[in-house]
Amino acid sequence: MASKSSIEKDRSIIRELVQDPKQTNVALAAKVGLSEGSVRRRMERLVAEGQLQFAVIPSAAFMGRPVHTIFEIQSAPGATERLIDKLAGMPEIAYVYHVTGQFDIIAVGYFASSNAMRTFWTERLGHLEGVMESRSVMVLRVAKRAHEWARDIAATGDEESAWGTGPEPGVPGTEV
Amino acid sequence: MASKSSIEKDRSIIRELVQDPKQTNVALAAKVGLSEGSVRRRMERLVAEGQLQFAVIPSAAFMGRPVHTIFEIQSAPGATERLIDKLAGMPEIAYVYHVTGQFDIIAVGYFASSNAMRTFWTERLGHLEGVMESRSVMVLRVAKRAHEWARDIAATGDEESAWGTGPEPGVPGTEV
DNA sequence: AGTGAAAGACCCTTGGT
DNA sequence: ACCAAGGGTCTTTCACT
Repeated sequence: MASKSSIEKDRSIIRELVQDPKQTNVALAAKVGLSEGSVRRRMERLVAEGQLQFAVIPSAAFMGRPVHTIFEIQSAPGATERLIDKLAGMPEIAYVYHVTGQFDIIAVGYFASSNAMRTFWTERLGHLEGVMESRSVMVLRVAKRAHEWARDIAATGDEESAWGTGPEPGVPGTEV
Repeated sequence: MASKSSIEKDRSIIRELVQDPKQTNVALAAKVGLSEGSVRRRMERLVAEGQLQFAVIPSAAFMGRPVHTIFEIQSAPGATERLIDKLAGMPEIAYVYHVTGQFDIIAVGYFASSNAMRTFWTERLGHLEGVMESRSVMVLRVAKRAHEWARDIAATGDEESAWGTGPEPGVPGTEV
């Protein structure tokens, strides 16, 4: 195989790291075929650029917030950005998406109890400036999360043809 | 202050780790007031139990998947579980939520192009057994993510009162 | 059970060349 | 890229509560 491009080196570092975030730089360097110093400098750059983040994911239930809810929100025209930033600043809210469609915002929250969720929804979310309508749905189960998905990327990442790097990818042949 | 309960020791370890996932065990031990050995034993247990996960979060765009879409899916009665598991097995899909309400499933996906998204939606998702109706919304911006939210937990975690009145969950169960 | 403490081997990180 | 020094990890062991 021809030597990897710089971005492909970065990506293989990320792919290996996703498989085992706690592995040492030397182990990583051996796997991707670079020196330890190169790997370290690339990692530092990727983290600085925000392409890569190290994180610890706690169980929300273990941290005392077992109630998991998704809110769909219609915002008043012109109020969406400020509303999104307000939601993002709330410690009950884990995700805030700005989306197209009937609703403008989808937000995901964790609460200590269903009563705490109700209080948040009726007394805090409902009173935020710019909220026109909101719906809540309870999350019953989470079957997959982003950091688990990252391992899929690692597994399928080398077969670029399956995904297409370009604008016109072929039909993905992945089967369950 | 009285000595912490065992679960509070676990939680303070998690809170510190969330602030800096790459800190050393000795630094962590100093912060939470335990020995290095204790901290490591607790961390190993928490990871084994699934209460804590170390992860690397790559930028989806950097990995070649800049198109971010949320699907809402109505499933045929009795087909939901199998459908969720199928979706969770697909490498395009990062999140799968089983939820209450009009739609049964909310899934989040990343794609190499809007055309790849269209192909997935019309040719793969639409043909899955049990899918009755589906909507897609494009994600324009993500203002907050779960691992960023985890830092809120760390900041507010000690003041339980700030979170309201819910019954303090004793044993958080084994599910992740 | 769980913790603190200590010693030693090993390896990694770090900073300098 | 190489190297050396300092430091962290991990294991084992033991006494303590």
